[in-house]
Amino acid sequence: MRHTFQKALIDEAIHALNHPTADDVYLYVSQSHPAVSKATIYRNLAKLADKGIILRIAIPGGPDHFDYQIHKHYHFHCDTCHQLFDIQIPYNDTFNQVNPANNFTIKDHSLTFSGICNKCHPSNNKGKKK
Amino acid sequence: MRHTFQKALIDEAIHALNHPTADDVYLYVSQSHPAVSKATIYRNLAKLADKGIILRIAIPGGPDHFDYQIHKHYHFHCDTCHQLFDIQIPYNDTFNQVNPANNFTIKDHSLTFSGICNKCHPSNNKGKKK
DNA sequence: TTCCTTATTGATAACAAATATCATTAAGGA
DNA sequence: TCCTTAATGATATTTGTTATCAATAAGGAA
Repeated sequence: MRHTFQKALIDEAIHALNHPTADDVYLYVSQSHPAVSKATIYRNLAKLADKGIILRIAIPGGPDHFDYQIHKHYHFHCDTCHQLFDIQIPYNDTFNQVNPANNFTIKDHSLTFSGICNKCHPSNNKGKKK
Repeated sequence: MRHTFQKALIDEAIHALNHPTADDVYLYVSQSHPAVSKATIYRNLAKLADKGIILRIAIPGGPDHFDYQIHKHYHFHCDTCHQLFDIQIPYNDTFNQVNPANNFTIKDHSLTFSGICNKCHPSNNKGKKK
């Protein structure tokens, strides 16, 4: 894998942002370097994830997010702002050994929590509308 | 909600098929009634799911599946044939009360297992290639 | 340093899943 | 039977993502 200027920018973005989507990374990189193509963002994120350098987090019903934290952990997805946050509960390895009546070969599992995050919670709108 | 011919066909399809996607339903309905539009399939599945008559199952990195079984349960997603199967482990309601350091209001969670299903497993290709 | 191979890039097209639009059709109650 | 309006079919649009392809630039060899 060749080292390029664009890769460095993308790497910087993933570290600066909180579980960004490809579009989040694009917006971030665009601010300083508008010439970088969206295709380059998608391409590099995909390649980095394939090589295990970053983690691709597929969210049910939404765009994928990326994380420089590659150890497996769970996330909370805010239904309002669509941001992803780490959830501090231990990764359940025994899930991958679940073998019910059926003869499935379970290789992985995806567990994502959803709801309203701290910032988006109504009680946090300290007298805005009123 | 008005009763239509198309709705009946879609209902029939969801019961005949195993956790079908919208496209699966379309293919099934098309066989007997090719004039039914794909838009009608999507529209009715969405409406039925909104009303809680069927269950929409969002799979990370793939199209939504639908189920006439509306009680919450977990699924196994085959990486090869992309079919969905029920997993017979109890639904974990305590997950929805997880409240870590952060002040999230957790409303739901999504847990999906993935791997290779019975049919797609190599050991099941009984001397095909050889 | 210069050359050369080829991975990478930018622009764009293509794709897949799903929803939106809109004129036409048909439920089904009055 | 009429009439209102939800539902339909066809199509366009949107979103997220990957594929294509000519032009560019890494970075090792000479």
